[in-house]
Amino acid sequence: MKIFSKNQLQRYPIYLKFFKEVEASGQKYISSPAIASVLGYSEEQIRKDLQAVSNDAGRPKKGREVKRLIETLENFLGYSEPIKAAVVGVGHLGVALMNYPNFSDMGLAIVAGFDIDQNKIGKEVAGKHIYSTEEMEEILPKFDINIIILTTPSKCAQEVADKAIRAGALAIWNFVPAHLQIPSHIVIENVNLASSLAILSHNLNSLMRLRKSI
Amino acid sequence: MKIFSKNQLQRYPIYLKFFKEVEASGQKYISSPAIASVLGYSEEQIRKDLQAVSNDAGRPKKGREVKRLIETLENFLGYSEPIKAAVVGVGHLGVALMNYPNFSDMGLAIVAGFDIDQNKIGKEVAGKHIYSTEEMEEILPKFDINIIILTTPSKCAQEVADKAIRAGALAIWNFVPAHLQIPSHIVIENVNLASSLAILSHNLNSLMRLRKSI
DNA sequence: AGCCTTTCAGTATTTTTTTATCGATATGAA
DNA sequence: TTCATATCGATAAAAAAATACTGAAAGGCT
Repeated sequence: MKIFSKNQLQRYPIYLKFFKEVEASGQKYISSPAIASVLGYSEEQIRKDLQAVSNDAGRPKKGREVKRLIETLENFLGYSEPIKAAVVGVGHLGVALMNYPNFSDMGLAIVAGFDIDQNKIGKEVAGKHIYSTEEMEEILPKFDINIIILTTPSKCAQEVADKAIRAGALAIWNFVPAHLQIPSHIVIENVNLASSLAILSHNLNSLMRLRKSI
Repeated sequence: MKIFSKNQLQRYPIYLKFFKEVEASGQKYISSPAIASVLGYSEEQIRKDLQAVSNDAGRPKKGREVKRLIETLENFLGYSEPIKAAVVGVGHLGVALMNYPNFSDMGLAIVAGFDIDQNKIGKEVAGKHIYSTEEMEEILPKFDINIIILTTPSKCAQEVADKAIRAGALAIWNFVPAHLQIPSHIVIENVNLASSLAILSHNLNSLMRLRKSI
C-alpha cells in the first residue's frame, strides 16, 4: 500500500485544478517542466507525485495527456462519487460553507445542516434542511452521512463532536479553533485559520524587516 | 536569523490556544510531556519548538511557566499589535470572515470590505464599511491596510489580486480555489479547502478500506 | 539531609522529503 | 531517414524534519 504524505496529498487538488484549466485552453499534453513553471514546484517533485498515482508513462518531448491526468486525479481523489456531509453549527461560517459553490467539484455533497437554535431548525439554507442537533443520531444514518463539518462556537465544539461520533460520524472536518479530543478510529482534519495566518504574518514580518534593512 | 518551517509555524497558534486554556484552569506551570499528551506531538518536538522562540529555561520537574509562554508566543506571533486587513469579495464567505469572532485574538483586524456589487457598496457588514473595488488604491493606504483577504469568485480572483497589489497590498490571504500568479515580493498564503478535504477523504478512505478488510 | 524521579537541554540518529543526476527514448526538424 | 534535444524514469544525494538518546539538575518525598 502506497503511502502519501500530507504535503503530497495537498498538492493533488492543486494539480487537478490546473490541469482542468489547461484542458479548457485546448492543450492536449502537458510536461512536468511546464507544470513546474506555473505552479512553482520542482519538475522532479511533479514527476514523483504524478508517478505515484498514475500508471501512464509520460512521453519525452510531449509530457502527459491532460485528459488522462484529470481522470486519474479525479479518481484518486474520489471526486467521482461524492461523499455526503452535514454542517453542524449554522452560523456565518456554516452558512458560507453550505453555500460554497466549489464543493460539488471536490467530491463533497453537503446534504443537511444541524443547529441548536430553534429559529434556525426547520428552515432551509442553500436548499438544505436544518435539523436539531438532537436529531443527529437519527438523521446521519438515514442520509448516509459520514462527514461532519464542524462550525459551532468553540465552547461547545467538543460536546457536539462527541455527539456526532455517537451518531455514527466517521470523520470530522473541524473549522473550530479548538483542540478536540477524538478517538483514534475517527478521522479528523483541522482547518486552522490561526495556523494559516501565523505563516502569513511571519512571512509578512520577514518582508517588512527586509525592507527596513535596505 | 532563525528559520521556521511551515509546519513549525502552524504549531505555535495551537500551543498558544492550549496554554490559554491551561492558564484559565489555574495551572501555573506546564511540562513538555503534559503538552505532548494533550496535543499529540512528541515531547522532544515541543521542547524544540518552544526553545526556538523562548529564552526562558524550563525547570526540571515543573516545566515552563504558562504565563511567560503565553507572553512569548503572543509576542512571537505578533498578536500584540494587530495587522490590518480588508476582505475583498463580500459574498457568503467574505461575510463569514468579517463576522469571525476569533480574529481579534489572532492579531488580525478586518477594517473594511470591498466588492463590485452596487447593492453592497456603501453598506456595512459586521460594523465595517464596504467600498467599491475601484477605491482600493485610495482606501488601502488611508487605513494602512497591508493584507487583503481574497474571497471573490474564482474567475475574477487574479484580476482583483493584481489590482490589490497595485493599490499597495503586501500580502494576500487567498481563500479562492485558484492559482494566482503573484510577484515574488508579495506574500501569499493559500487556504485551500480542496487540499484539506483531500487529506480528510484520503484518510477516510483508508479507514473504510481497513474496516472492509477485517 | 539524602535519595529517587521527572523533566530539562543538548546532541545524535533516523526517517522523510526534496532536489539533483544520468542514461534512455520518443519526438520534431533538417 | 537521421540528428539534436526535450522530457522521461529511475536512482542517488542532499536537506530538512522528526524522533531518540544521554547526562545533568531541580523538585519533592521519606
